[in-house]
Amino acid sequence: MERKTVQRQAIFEVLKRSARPLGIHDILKAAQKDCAGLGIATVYRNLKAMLEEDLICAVEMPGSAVFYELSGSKHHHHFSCVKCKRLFDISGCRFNFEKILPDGFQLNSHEILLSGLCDRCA
Amino acid sequence: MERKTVQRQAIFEVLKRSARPLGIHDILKAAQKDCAGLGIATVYRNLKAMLEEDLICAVEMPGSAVFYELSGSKHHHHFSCVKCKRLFDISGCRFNFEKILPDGFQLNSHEILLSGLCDRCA
DNA sequence: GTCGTTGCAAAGCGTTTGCAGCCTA
DNA sequence: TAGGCTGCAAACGCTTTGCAACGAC
Repeated sequence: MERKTVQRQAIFEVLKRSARPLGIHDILKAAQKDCAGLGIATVYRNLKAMLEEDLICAVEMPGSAVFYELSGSKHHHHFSCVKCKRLFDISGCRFNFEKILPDGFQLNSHEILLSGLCDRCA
Repeated sequence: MERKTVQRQAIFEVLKRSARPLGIHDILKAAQKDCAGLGIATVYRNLKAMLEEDLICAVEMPGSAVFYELSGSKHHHHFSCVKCKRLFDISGCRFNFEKILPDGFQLNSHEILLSGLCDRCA
């Protein structure tokens, strides 16, 4: 993406303002407030471009849609509320996963997906 | 599912014989050896039914298809090879995730997704 | 014989793509 | 003004569903 467009800025601002990772439809709806007529295809295209530029990252929870959040914050994991379906960032990760790997396996990355009830739903 | 059909048995046997979780197309191809003419819709219907009966469980890796494996084996996690795309079971999990949870959050379950290179690809 | 299950084809749904027109630089 | 970006609609791929025929019990 080479040009700065109102659509691209609106989408980026939505993610920047959010404390939590957001799904595509949340992003579309929120960005349309700043940019009426914004189409879903444009959201997909811009998210894909931002992913490739490492401006954002995608979080996938089993059985649910993909969520997006700004990258740049330090290493963290995610918690999915089974009731309200929202996703939360969880910081802190001092686990040594190497020790459970079979011989010969090489670990590049890991993701911890926690689920249960958030403070509001518990 | 009330009746024992050759299709259902073929699908179950494929999962039973496999050391690793399998994707839909792996399952279809393997089960067709025992059951020619088996259709993909039947595989989907049977996997769904087996999931509801807790005979099998589904494993979802970010950015890839859903994998299936027999349930019943003890608690374990998964490793995805970025090169050959196969999924491996990893046993052992002595981590205390409660300690990184924010106040008021209730943990029901967790999943650890590891990725990197398997022994054959490393 | 009953009716649960199957295979096919069509439908459904989320995501991607082709294209003409728009708008940034 | 050039050509990257957008919005629309069509295409796409994966999964689900409707239905007539099949076959387990």
